[in-house]
Amino acid sequence: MENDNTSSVSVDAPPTAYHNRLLEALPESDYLRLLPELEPVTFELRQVLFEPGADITHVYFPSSGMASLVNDMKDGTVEVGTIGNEGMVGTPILLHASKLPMRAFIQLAGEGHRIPSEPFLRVVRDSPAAERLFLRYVQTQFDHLAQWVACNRLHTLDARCARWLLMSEDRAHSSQFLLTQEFLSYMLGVHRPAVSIAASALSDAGLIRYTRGKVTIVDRAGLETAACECYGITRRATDSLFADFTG
Amino acid sequence: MENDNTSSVSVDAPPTAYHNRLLEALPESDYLRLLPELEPVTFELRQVLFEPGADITHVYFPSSGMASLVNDMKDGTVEVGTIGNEGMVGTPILLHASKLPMRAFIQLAGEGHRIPSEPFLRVVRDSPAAERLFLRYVQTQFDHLAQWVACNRLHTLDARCARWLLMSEDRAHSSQFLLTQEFLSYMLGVHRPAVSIAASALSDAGLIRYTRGKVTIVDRAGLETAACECYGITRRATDSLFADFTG
DNA sequence: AGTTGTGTGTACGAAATCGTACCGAAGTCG
DNA sequence: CGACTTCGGTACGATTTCGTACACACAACT
Repeated sequence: MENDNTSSVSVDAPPTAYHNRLLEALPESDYLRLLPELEPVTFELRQVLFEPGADITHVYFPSSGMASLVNDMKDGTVEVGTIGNEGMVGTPILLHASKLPMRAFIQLAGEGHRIPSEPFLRVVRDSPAAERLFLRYVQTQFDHLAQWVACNRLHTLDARCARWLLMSEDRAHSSQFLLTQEFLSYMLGVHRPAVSIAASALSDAGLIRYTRGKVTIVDRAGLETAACECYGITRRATDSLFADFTG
Repeated sequence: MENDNTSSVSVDAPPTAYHNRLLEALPESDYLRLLPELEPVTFELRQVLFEPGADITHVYFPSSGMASLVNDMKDGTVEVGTIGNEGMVGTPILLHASKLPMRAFIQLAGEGHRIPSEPFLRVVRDSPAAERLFLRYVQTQFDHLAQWVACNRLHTLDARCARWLLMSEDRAHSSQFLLTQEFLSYMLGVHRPAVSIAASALSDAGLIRYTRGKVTIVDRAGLETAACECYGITRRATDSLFADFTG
């Protein structure tokens, strides 16, 4: 498990110049205040940002890659949130909670920035515009979560699997990314063989290719058709968040 | 079968003097500012507070009874949140969103208060203590939602059914309340006959009685054992929220 | 008393997923 | 090169839930 097998499997290098959309949407004055505190970080595959119940010492703003929030329970682990360059890790501090109740870790390697919680909160509390932006983001996360609740109840594994791959593609900024089926099975809250079958179906349909931890999206439009409505709903919600904060 | 009912369809009248715990936890000065704006309301069974996408003109604080937030999707309806006297309906306005993306309606009749959004927000924005309380409540709701996501994926219908009945009992302040199995099936996101089977199992085990829309919790401890861990987790989270705001 | 509507129990084949086991293919390392 | 590890495909009986249909119980109303 400690073996870093990423070295020899070639994948398109993540494009360099991606920005975090939340930071981008900030008023320039607020961004300038945060700038000196922002520390560049790289996100390694499977790196843990927070254990469940950990103090939120920093908040993280990915520019590329993807973090997952997962709920560890007695009978399994289920993903409850994904964060890419459209979001941040550590939202509870915006709501005056100092701890993250879930595990946060990196699903797709990438890079970004982090900032200690105190200076971050200082800027947020001083700037109504910044606070507004971040709280609206929290509401978006809330809506996504509500979507997941229904999705996990109503939709088939195939559809949820397609949805997850689409979300990953968006955040990877690439049609090719690294992801073992075993990990995917944790995220979807099902057993590994079930993912294998679902992935085979998508592969047979010519929508993806899947080889030893390397996923390639072949037919994105087809995959969107195979996915449940939840993908479109959450995607549009995120886009409209940023539309509201442009200009 | 068992015709030992105490009377006909009469259910214990909801006790009168229950308060909303959020309002109770407010600093007195804030409560006094809200007081003149608080309008007493009664919640009728199945009354709709908000349609999906509706403007949040008022926020609601139940003193008794229970409201549900549900997500209507193409292939069914699933409950994504429950609000009793420990909470409020209309949290998105705290996060600068003016609309509620879900349907909110009354599951258990009761009463409470409402207040127009503007004066409510004015008090919240003026009082850091009030804002802190309400935002912490939003975080609690967020955590509950994350729990539901995993619960819907991992736990059996029997366990989820038991959990739901326990949550309802808490909010009904009574071991007896009105609830048809058909409604319960919507809430749990399953078909009605499945609820019938699950309810029979709980009934056969001597944990509840269920007659024509009238549920009676017979063995609360046993029901807690039958329920998944999610009940205890969310229950404790709510209690600790209020523990933090006492004194 | 009969009718109607609502709420509930039950049945049963179909589908999805579980739980587990085993095998093969690809890459890693000694 | 050969042993080992990781990853993925497949199989199959067990279990859960679906989807649908039907019958019964109770209450309200004619």
